Amino acid sequence: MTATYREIKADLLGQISGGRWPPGSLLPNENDLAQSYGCARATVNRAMRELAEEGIVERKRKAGTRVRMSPLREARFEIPLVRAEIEGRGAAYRYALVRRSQMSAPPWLRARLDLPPEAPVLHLECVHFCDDLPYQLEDRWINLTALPQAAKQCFDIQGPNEWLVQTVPYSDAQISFAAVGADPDVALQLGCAAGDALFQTERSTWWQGRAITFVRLLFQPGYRMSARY
Amino acid sequence: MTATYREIKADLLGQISGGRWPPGSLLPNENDLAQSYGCARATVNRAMRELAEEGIVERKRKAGTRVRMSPLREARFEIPLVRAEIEGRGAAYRYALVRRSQMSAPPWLRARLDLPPEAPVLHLECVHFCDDLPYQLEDRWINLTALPQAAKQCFDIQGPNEWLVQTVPYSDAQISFAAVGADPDVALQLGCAAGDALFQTERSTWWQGRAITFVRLLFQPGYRMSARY
DNA sequence: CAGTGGTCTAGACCACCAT
DNA sequence: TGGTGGTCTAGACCACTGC
Repeated sequence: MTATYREIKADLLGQISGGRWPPGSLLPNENDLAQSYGCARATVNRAMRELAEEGIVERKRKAGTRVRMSPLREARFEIPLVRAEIEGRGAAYRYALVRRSQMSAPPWLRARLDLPPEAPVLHLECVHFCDDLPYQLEDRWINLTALPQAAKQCFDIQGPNEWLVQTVPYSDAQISFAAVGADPDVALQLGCAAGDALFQTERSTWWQGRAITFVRLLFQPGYRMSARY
Repeated sequence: MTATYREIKADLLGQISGGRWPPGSLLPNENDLAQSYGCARATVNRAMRELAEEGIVERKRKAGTRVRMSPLREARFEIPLVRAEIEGRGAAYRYALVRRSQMSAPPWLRARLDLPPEAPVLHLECVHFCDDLPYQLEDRWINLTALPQAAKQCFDIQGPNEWLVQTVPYSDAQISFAAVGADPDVALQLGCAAGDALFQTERSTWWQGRAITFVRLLFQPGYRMSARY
């Protein structure tokens, strides 16, 4: 007869999706639910807190717990390392550095990363191969003021992505996805036709309030990113 | 000196990103941490559980809590209703139904949704406008065996998305993003050039183990989807 | 087997905020 | 201002799993 928080959560979710509490309606309070499930209030609290984190219900002190009107649901995507993504499929991974240069940050990058004028940055262009076919282009910019060690790194063998992960393990990031047409230079490097639709992700990374790096990734035509939610 | 779980979580995260516990290393166990923070074990447990949910650490019974080697991090994207997305920007939203037909599910759809042969489906093609410019094309397929009510719905005024949200509020879904080139028909409807790179999302939705609907959304050129993580 | 995290309890105090 | 959720406690038992 002991109800676990998982059981309570599943039961509540079943009753919500079954229509017992329609969107916008009020659920009983924690004390009443605890009594009817025959458990402690903390157990009900955990079940309802998780439903709230998942966007199913909305909780307010004094106002109680309501089923959300518009299902503000979110999808979660894993952001894998390219190497892991490719090797995880049983394919061979290869990495190549195409160009490397050090310069002052161009204006568009200064705006993105909130850098001062003349900020020194390292620019890297890399290709990641899957079974010897170009899979992903990496256009990487590293803020040398925040990460001066990067200037000494050669990046011939290890890609900047993996190096950064080791060096600055846990940081904040902003990411965006878009579709772009392949320009002739990109098409040549990816082995596709100019104008092909490519999946692009851009990511800015910050650590302790300072911009670390910006990267633009272009995937081979046909790439998909998927998730359950 | 009462430490809250938020403070403990922030402190642990700070020490991890500061390098005190490098990737792969073992954190103290819950009892020791509780003692050093001067709080109950449940408080430490919640802090570390949330760090685990966020992909920062990895926990195993008996083995303890370790900082993750590869930062298996995930991005969260909100999946808004088109109407909310457009009106949220202060633009005018308009919806139009372009085509509506009832038929047996074509083979590719049967495969996607695991439908039996001859399964009746409703096919809807819609356009969502933002300030009278085409913003999103919706190519919607509804399984009439699971949702016979849909056959009686006219969908002239209310789009299928909003109707479905009201009718089947909480369901499982699989979603994927890709970049595709606009074919001539799509280009005409979106008011762009044929071949333009378009952001596409596809979603299959299930409820209680049965396929409900499949939808393919095409966005106007230049659309971006973004998130923090 | 023994150590670790996973969960539950019964009670308490508090912050918030709709009425 | 009273009802609601948010959090913490001290203790307990259990499940898993590396040794």
